[in-house]
Amino acid sequence: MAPTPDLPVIPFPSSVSGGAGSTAELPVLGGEPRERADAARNRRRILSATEALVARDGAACVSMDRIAVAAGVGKGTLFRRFGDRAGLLRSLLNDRESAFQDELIRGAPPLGPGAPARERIVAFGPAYLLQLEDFADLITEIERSLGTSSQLASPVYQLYRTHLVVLLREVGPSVDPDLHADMLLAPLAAGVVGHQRTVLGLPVERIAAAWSTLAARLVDG
Amino acid sequence: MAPTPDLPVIPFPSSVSGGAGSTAELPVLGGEPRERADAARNRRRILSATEALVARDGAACVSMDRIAVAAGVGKGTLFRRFGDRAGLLRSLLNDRESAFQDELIRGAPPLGPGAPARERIVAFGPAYLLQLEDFADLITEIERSLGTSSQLASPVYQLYRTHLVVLLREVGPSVDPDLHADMLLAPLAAGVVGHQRTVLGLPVERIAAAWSTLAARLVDG
DNA sequence: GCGTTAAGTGGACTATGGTCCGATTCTGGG
DNA sequence: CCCAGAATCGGACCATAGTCCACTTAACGC
Repeated sequence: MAPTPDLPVIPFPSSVSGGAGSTAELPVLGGEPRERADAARNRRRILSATEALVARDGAACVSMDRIAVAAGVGKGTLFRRFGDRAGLLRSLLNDRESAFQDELIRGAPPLGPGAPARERIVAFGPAYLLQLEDFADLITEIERSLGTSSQLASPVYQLYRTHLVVLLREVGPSVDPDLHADMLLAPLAAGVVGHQRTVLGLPVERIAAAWSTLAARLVDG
Repeated sequence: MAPTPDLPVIPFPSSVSGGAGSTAELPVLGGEPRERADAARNRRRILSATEALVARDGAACVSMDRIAVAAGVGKGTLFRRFGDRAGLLRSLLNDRESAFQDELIRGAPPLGPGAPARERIVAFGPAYLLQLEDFADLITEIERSLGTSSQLASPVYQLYRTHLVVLLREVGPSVDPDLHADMLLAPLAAGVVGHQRTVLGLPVERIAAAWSTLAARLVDG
């Protein structure tokens, strides 16, 4: 980590794609080089092995070596495909994540467009927390293995951040969208929420309520 | 991390104690077993080696092995003394940290007692950020190597948290002190602030102002 | 079919934090 | 001064994430 980080290149968009055994995975688009058959096969193997191990032992206990062995591939293949541990784990919840992001952008009010910015902001936290609940284990582990700085730079974080920045801009000049977006997002980190739920024993509804209060008061000035 | 964490026992309170060459380190108190001479000598060696390496290469690049070699002790000694990497790094800023904590508890208003709770809360963020600035590198690294969950459980975090919880209780029933304390603390994490400063290029004054706005609006409800 | 080529592969290798335990050294008492 | 016991030491050892590159193999034009 001392020398240049140099994010590894991920040649294919590791889509998780349910598992319905259709042989034709992707329609051939434009100039994109097709994924080789053995690569696709290995990707499927890796994903299902990872899924099984995570389900059995919990995300925190699953090492890359164990996944490689279980999937019957070399360790190098894991990293070539998914970049790093966080990437591999994330590909397990791509579907769910995209669905939530769609809700934000195209869904019904108060989360989606149609509601005033204030309402959309206030609704964001609870919705995010709800989504977090199902995959808390996995998301906590992803955040842990990424570390704060890479986490904040990740496309996923940026998407949520941009969403809030845009909405905050609409509520007027009394907020600092760039900073307040981060400040509203920070307490939603899986590690923080996990601590509140597990150690302090607080129910997710109460966390959601407290977050909404904070957000509402910020935007109501 | 999978099996029981089992925090290692740290037999002596690794006090950093400036370096004024007084031979009598600690007055012999009560029934406490005295620290052995070789142990004290090694502790001093380790701390100054760590300090030098951190100053030269930055906290992120300093590995435990390198410190052990530079200090002329075995790696085991490092861990016995300081528990883990985070503990060793933290002992480098014990003095500064205690000074700030004193300010909170016994200092002048608006940070210390004497000012109304609202003012003390609003003043907390900017003061913390100021303190963070001097040791951003070190604190970022401590947080990174601890991981969110251990970070939230650490005595240092708990102290700040309790401080805010107490003050939030005073502002009335419209806040949820246990949760809002965490929510105000989360955006002050060194990783978050570092990202805002480095990547987004925002000045610390603006971050402080945004935090104070958020806090003020929360308590003014 | 067949050769060319680039994508893909796997496992040895490195760096790192952290653990363990036999060997060593300090300390207090005789 | 010397001894016994306990605190301390140190470096071999482990698991882990991530890198590297010589070798393999699928794809595609002929």
